[in-house]
Amino acid sequence: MTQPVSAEKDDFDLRNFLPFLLNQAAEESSLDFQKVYKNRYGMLRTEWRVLFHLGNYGEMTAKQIGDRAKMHKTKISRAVHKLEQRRYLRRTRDENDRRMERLTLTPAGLAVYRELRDIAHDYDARLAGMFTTGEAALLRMMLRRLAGMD
Amino acid sequence: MTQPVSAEKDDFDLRNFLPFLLNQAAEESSLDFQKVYKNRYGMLRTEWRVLFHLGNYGEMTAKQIGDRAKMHKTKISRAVHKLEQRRYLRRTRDENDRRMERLTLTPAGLAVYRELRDIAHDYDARLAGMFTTGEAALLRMMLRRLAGMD
DNA sequence: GGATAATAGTTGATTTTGTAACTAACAACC
DNA sequence: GGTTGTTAGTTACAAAATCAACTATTATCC
Repeated sequence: MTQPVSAEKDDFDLRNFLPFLLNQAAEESSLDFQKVYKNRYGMLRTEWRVLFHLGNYGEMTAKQIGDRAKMHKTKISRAVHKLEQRRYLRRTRDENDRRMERLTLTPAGLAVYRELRDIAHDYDARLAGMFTTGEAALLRMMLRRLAGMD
Repeated sequence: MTQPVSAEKDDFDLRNFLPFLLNQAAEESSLDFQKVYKNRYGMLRTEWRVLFHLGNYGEMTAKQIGDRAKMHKTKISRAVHKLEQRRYLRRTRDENDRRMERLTLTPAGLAVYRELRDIAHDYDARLAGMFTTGEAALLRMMLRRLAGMD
């Protein structure tokens, strides 16, 4: 690396650009799992995420889900609507603050969540299996930092 | 970890699920850069990617770009159209195989590419700076593997 | 306590993406 | 050399994401 700065940038390779790499990895690594909730339950990614948040963390409001998953509120609003139609969740207005509503999974929603969670668990193990235990742990740490989830 | 298998899955945490983590990291880590090509040049992600491929690898066909970036051909077709309108690229039909066309950047396109490349370079360095050199190299390696770019 | 601002969530219009069907050119096979 | 299949790229239509405006409720502040 004894080249001038301006020439170094010439060496820049798209395939090493982190945002690009992250995107490719994210897409490739979620493809097979996506098929499960899409084909088996006719769910969208947004719906799966809302379901998963409620299953994973229990009762939440739409706002809380949005903050955690960095999803826009319109996406969540529509996902909640669909999940409600399918009787996967129930909404009850908060009586202390009637602007928001508490979302909880129905038994049916919980059953679907559990099944998907188990599949996700195995799927995640398969992905992590591409690396050593230490590498995988480091990877998660780095991704959390990049995602601003510290 | 002396619990039965079925209980282990109960511990599963969404925030460690690799497809989710990858997605969050990908989105967060490309936000600021996205603003540049979006606000400064009015470009979409697909357009930026096509521009970048041509700048980075020289003359290519739409098919080749699609294979490298795993982008669907319709996205590329539209991106090429937009970039052509803006006089950032030229297409010339291949006389040996008149189905395909060779895409090359115009001087204007090349200038935009160079500017964005330099910004991308610095941006990437900033991201990589969150880790040690070794960690960053390992991260890229792991992402390439996850993306199936081996 | 009444006006103003902020927040949770929804809805409608626009933009972007995804899917399928299409054209044009080439390849293979008989 | 004509029929059948394949490939590069486009176009039309459907699905989804984004953005702005909206309602209803609560918080602020004079």
